[in-house]
Amino acid sequence: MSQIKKVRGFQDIYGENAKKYRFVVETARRIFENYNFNEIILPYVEDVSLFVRSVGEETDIVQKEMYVFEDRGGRKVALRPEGTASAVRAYIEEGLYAKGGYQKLFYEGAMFRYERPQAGRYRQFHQIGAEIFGANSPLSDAELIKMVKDILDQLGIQTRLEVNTLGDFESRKKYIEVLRNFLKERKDLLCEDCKKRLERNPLRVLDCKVEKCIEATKDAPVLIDYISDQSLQRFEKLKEYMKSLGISFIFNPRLVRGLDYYTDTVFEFITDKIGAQGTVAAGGRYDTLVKQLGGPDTPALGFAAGIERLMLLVEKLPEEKDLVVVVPVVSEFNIEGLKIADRLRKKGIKTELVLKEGSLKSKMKLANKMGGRFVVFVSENPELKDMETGEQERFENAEDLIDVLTEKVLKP
RNA sequence: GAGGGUGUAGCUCAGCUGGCAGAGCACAAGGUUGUGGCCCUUGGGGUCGCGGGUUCAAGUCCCGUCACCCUCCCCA
Repeated sequence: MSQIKKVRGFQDIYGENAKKYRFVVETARRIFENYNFNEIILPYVEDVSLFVRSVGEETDIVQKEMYVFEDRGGRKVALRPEGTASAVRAYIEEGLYAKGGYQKLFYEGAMFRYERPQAGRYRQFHQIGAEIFGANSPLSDAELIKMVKDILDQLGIQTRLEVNTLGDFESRKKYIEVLRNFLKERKDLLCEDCKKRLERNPLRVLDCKVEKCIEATKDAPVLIDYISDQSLQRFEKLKEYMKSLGISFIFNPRLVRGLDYYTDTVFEFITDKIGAQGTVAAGGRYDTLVKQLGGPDTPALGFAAGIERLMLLVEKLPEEKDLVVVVPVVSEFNIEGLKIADRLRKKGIKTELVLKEGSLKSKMKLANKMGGRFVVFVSENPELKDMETGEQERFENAEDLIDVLTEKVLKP
């Protein structure tokens, strides 16, 4: 019988990694709630056309990375490759726009993209993300960025922040034409990939890392010269707000994102500590998407962060509660052991009752291996041992021992 | 989709030009008949990723295939 293995690009997250995963998610949740965001739990499967229409027909995600299949009812569906499209769909479908004011939503969970696995990149990966619908002031851009920064800070992760503005939809279209014409004249100087990008997505050429492309585009027209005054003003305000919050950032006029729906503000939090997949969190504004998907004209913005990439950067996990190991000295005391463990757990103490029979020595080895801070020996006169100091104290009865132990473990 | 590297014990790896599958760590038992960590002794574990070929003989050579790692592309 051949061993069944996990499918390429999928992973088991366990042990230390599972702790990191939880640390990342719980930290983010705490901050989302601080900013008064509400959770939305979105489906993992959506109609294919949702992603075609939002992420963009010509994008790599849609062209070659989506898990697409027909369900038993003949519906063409996809495992979601990202979260924003679903959030927008729900915003429209559930009528959240009718609640008035603006909506602030966050989500967490798996995304699926059929890509070649690599460091910090999997076919099933996990994101946390948040979206703001109906807020159009640059205040919202600033708050969103600040919130992402708060999360990264709380996780102890150092990054650099790059920001750019793509302008509104119209001025961007105008610029793309100008840029395409510029690039066509220099087509021969570009790398093979960029020759293809020229037609599909000329903005990406500016993002190319190949030396000769950087050289060839040195004097390329700059997007910011083509965008509307309104967009420029928004960007100036945003920069001002970020400065007042003490957020340091780099203006990168060539920053482009791979999803079609972005307008105006885009940003990326980047690290160079984890190899090529350095973008750890990214997002931006998408003022036309809600309308484009059939909803009311609604300004919106959001971000997503890759949990696995954040995990690679998490160095220190928060301290865990002390573990108490309950050891019946001989099996005659098993029942007493069950009771004591029960009472400790009711007090909120992390307790392990040794689940193996055998010599006391083997049970102690287990207690040590599990990282027990205290051991309770269950016998006529229960004893409490501090595994760090080796000190051991004997008690008349279990009550007294539990009182003393509670004092030691639950001290603030 | 393109390029490079690696698959041998649970883990990290050694195994020269083909000649009986190894080490360290981990695990289990014992040295202490009711007390962990250190030390010592003993022990259990492997279709050498999978399939085919060459050969008297393949972990080792050849072909294919799968997976993982890294880079490009793209993205979180």
